[in-house]
Amino acid sequence: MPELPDVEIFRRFLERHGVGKTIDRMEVRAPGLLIDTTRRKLEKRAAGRRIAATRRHGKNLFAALDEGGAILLHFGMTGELSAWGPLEEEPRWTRLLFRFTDGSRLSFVDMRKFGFFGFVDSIDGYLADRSLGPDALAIERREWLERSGRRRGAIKAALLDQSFLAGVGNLYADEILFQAKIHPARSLESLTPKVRARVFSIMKRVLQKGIDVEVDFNRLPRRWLLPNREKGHPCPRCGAALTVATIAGRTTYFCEREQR
DNA sequence: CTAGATGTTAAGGT
DNA sequence: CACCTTAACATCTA
Repeated sequence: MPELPDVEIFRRFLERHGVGKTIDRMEVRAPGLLIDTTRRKLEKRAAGRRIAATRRHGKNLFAALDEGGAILLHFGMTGELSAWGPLEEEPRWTRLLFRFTDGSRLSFVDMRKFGFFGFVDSIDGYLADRSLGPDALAIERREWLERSGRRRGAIKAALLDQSFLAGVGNLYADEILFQAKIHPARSLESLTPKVRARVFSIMKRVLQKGIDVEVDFNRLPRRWLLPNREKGHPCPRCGAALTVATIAGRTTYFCEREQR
């Protein structure tokens, strides 16, 4: 699930189920998922602290603590958040557990264990250390034009490169390029600034819509690619069979007739 | 039983 | 350096 829109939904969930609450203690269930942090450090720095705010950058979610520092959550391929109470059963695949002083709990659930988490002293420091690019929803047109004008290679590879732009994943990259009518392997340097500006607007609209429908693809317009992203499906615009290929190392759906 | 899955990253190559 | 491809990670489902 987790691309930018999913993580934004998780952020809102954390806002509702975590912000304002005090962490009684933290339980690291899968130490292998810790990043730049020992289990001791995370459990110690979080205990007794209140979650003061949330922040998302690309696919990274942060729970900022009242006395400084933040808990970082990255959802990998199958991560999600789940809130539950003392009378309920703990969600399967809980890898990190927040126990709040009011008895409520929040699970970081990740079946495949491709996600990771940790304690960071500074959110901006973390983003810089990982050399993450600007957030895809926050980036301004001018900066997009600058960056995309400097970058070479396949446009899909660029959209997926988190150091170029943070937040777009495989599914949304396909949707953006489908709507922009650009072949995913098309090189960025072959696109005029005008075309790149169109990609910018489409990208914003697609990501925002994903958030608006809470990532339920059935609520997206039927003419979009995402609800039709299945083998053998016809292109929702022209009816030609969709092509499935590996581009930029990832399974890619596109319409050869419409995307050039 | 096998292949493939929304992400990231190391390794090796051009 | 900037870019490319491939494989690996862990686990489940079609």
